[in-house]
Amino acid sequence: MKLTLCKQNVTMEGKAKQILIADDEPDILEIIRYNLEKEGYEVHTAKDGNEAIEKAKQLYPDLIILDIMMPRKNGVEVCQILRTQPSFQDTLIIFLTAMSDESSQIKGLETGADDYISKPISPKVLVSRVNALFRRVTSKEAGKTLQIGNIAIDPVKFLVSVDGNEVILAKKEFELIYLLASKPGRVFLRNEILTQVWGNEVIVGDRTIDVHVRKVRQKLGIDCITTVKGVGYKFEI
Amino acid sequence: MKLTLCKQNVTMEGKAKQILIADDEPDILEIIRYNLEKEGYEVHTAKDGNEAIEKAKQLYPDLIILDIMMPRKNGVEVCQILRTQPSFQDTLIIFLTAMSDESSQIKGLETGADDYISKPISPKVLVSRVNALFRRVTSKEAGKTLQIGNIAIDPVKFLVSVDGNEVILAKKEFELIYLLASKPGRVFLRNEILTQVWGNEVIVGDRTIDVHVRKVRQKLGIDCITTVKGVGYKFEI
DNA sequence: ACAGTCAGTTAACAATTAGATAATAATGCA
DNA sequence: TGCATTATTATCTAATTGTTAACTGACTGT
Repeated sequence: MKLTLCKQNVTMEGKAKQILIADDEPDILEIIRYNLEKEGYEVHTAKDGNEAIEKAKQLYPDLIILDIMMPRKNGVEVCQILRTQPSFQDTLIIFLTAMSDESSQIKGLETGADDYISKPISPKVLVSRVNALFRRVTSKEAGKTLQIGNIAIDPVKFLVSVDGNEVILAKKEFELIYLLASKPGRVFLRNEILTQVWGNEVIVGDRTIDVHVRKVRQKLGIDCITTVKGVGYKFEI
Repeated sequence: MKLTLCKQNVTMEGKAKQILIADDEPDILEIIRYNLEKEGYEVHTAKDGNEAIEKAKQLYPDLIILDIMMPRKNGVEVCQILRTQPSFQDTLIIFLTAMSDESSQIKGLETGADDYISKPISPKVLVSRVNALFRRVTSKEAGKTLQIGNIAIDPVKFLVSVDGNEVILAKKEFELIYLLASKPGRVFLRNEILTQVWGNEVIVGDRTIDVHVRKVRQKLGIDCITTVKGVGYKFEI
């Protein structure tokens, strides 16, 4: 069997960031899509609140742009629901709104949005805000060497070292350990690992993750990946 | 080849909310069902007051919509009866009524309903009210770490610690203690525990809960789960 | 005091889940 | 092109987890 569309979309390097846009107006959706794709982002869309939630859980995008006024759960609701789940605690969220009044803006940010764009949308503003948001996060998060205990993970040099000894990992192996180590202690569901490391179109068998975990454990020599049976894996020293 | 995309019906994660609707008019029942299912909720129905109570005790839904005028116990009665039980203290209840007069509304809210919708029903109003109600609750619930006395339960790290000492629990064990600890002091009926932790389709024997409770007690070392004979269990330090 | 109910205990078993390993496929590179 | 590396799958096995059954003791109400 063979349906490997094998497409890369890993968050770590300069690979295309995934953006999910939810709005009920197809025109707006298309304007945004066009402008963001032109910027090199990978864009997905949803036309209402529920679809947004569904797709978010499927894709684990880097950024979600939510229209406030939508059928089947409005933007604020979607944001609140997603934020209750650990997996979306750090996902960037931008609200899109026709109401430019102060009060709704405040409410939006209280709900846990990272930014706010009011309609009518200027493509320029949109793009620069999105870029700014990524810059803000990327600058402190990505590219930076993770140092947990005696393990250092350097995504720039693509290198992992344990007690100063460099270990060479294959790409998938590296991406796996990088993901887990990015939030030490936090359990990543198998599902989540799949979409983050393998991408959302790729379908791989059940044992694939295990094999990679095994290889990482083997190569690193130390036991830093803990299995949580029936749930997932976590990085822990 | 097998592609079991690990199903996660873990209570902590986003599971479809269960709604029970009770009305004697099949048409109304269907209109509501249609609109709420479209919203992504899981809908169950009852055609009179007694059936409503019966199903409520079976399902422990997140929200119950009660018509006021029903055969075999009207909505207000059903609400009152349910509210006397701890298990339904926090269940959301909405009344449905043809009488739009003030007095009956006040009586309804006094009985402990959370909201009120008057017939004829506008699907839009219905849906937005329901969403609003859930928004109110969901936002404060969140998958956050529970801290009760010297016990910490962290669903993100899937970890329970007693006096700082980490204890490793299996999935079901964790879900059990998480449920009980989510409302310390409140008694959970065996039935309730079953539907919340095991799901409402699953049928397991009588002793299953006991065994899990025992294991949790054993692993935690301290006695924080109190048995209420003939009723259920509660978390208590 | 006695049946009856109910939960605690334990061990056995069944089912699920991940680890190990080897084989095969895909990919990248010289 | 051919070789080496990496990724995925297929099996088999080991371990853990979940469930059941059978027995025991405690409490309840008559």
